[in-house]
Amino acid sequence: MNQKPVRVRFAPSPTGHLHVGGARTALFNWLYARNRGGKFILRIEDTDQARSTLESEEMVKHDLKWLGMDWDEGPETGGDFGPYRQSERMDFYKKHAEQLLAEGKAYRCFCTDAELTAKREQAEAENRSPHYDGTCLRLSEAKIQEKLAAGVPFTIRFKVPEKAYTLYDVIRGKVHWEPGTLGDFIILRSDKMPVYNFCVVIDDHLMEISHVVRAEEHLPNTLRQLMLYEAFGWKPPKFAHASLILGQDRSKLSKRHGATSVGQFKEEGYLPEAMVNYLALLGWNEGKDREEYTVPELIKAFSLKRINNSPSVFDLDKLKWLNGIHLRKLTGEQLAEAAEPFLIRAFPFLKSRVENRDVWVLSVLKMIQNKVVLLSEIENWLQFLFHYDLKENEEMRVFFSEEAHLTAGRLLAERILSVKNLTPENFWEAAMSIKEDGFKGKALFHPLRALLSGSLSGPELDAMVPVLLSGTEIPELVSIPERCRSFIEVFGK
RNA sequence: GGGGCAUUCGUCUAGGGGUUAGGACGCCGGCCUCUCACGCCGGAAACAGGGGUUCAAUUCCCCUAUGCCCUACCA
Repeated sequence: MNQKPVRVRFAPSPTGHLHVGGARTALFNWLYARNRGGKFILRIEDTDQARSTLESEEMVKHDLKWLGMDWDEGPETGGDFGPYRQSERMDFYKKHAEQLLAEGKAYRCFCTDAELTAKREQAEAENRSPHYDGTCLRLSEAKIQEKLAAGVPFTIRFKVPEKAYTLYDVIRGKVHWEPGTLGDFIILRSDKMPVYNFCVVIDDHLMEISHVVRAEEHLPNTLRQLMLYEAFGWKPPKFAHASLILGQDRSKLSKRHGATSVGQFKEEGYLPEAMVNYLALLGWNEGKDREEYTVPELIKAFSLKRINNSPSVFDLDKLKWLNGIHLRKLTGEQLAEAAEPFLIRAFPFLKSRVENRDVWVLSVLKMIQNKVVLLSEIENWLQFLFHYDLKENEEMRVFFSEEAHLTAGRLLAERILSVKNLTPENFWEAAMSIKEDGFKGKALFHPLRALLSGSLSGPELDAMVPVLLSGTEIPELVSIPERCRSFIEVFGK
């Protein structure tokens, strides 16, 4: 069988940031294109002039790139089927609307907004379907010419055929509609701007889109589109409707559910590879007990048929878990790159060291790599390196109020201070010497940890000591001797 | 109101006429351990309800319930 080349598209309306729902739709399309060696096309659906902005388009593109998706055709990128912004394709829509008008498959409607609203409300009050009543379909040619001459604004309505339609959706199987489920709908607004359900058909056909992969909210719209394809005598693409992403309350995910834009997740320190992994798993699975995927692994494993058809709740806990998984897999260099903006924001004085991938910075990151879940947590984990204030520290006050802890702390501070040039070797020698005073195990290590970091929890001492000792050329770093002196000052006698 | 889609642990899901209904997140317990994590081991936890069909339904069909989406001169 001669397979048509796979051409899929992501068609966002540029009215804000890229939403996780949109990101997942884009991802499914992109993964499919890459899996099948097809083309991924970015098309901007900006026919809603009131809400669309170029800034939004840029944000969407930026977020797509951050997630690692690239497109083969699109605005700026170009391609053989452009332009790729609907606002630049008006001639196509106008021409095709006129064609339908000429063929008697559409008609002018002179009804005003107010009239339509009144009709709809009355229909609803009488428990009838609020479909357009066809008033203007019955207008005589003379009447039409009269209104045209008088300059009465009009829309163009599609005359819906009285027949049943069946869609064979790749994901949901057979979807059937009986005649009469739809009223004549508008394809061209009175300001001559086309409407979504119309442009999407024209564009998908002209751009030779092979598969329309989108969210379930468009499933009912597909009926209109099927009618339009038929009216033009075009073969429709294959459709695949993935179900919606829901919030914790099981309604469609939106801003009121908290962070929902891709940009917010980036800000909070999520990794793009974790986002992609999580999003792919939300509504798709390979049919294996497997959760962890890299992007190439996803491309290899992906198929439309294994997208499932029931809605899924966005689970932040699982996303976080995956973020930790991907974070721990990073090499030192990769971790430094991902952490860079977070590190610089928290500790501006480290800027050049971070940018130059300084060995000390790398060792600091290595020290906390398996403790961090979100990059934004790095700040808290490293705070202790540059701050050491026992006076204000309730936790330390309580800890050292215990006699044994206090004694150990004092001894440790004194022994460590007595060493001239501290190295990891003589540091440990000095610290361990208090074993002779009867301290060992927890009784030794807890006071030591408290003395060194000013906290009862943190990185392993084995990792912390070399970091504290090797960073001495950084003025902001509180050195071990300074820590010991402060300790004696506060808890000394 | 009409139409469409959906319903397996709290959540993401596997499975699909005969299974101890599997995995993952989260939760609980344990191990490791100087702490917190990581890692490892173990535990509690699900087929919405009712009718059919069948020797046998969680799985197929119908109904009900529930949820979501669409029903715009939004996309």
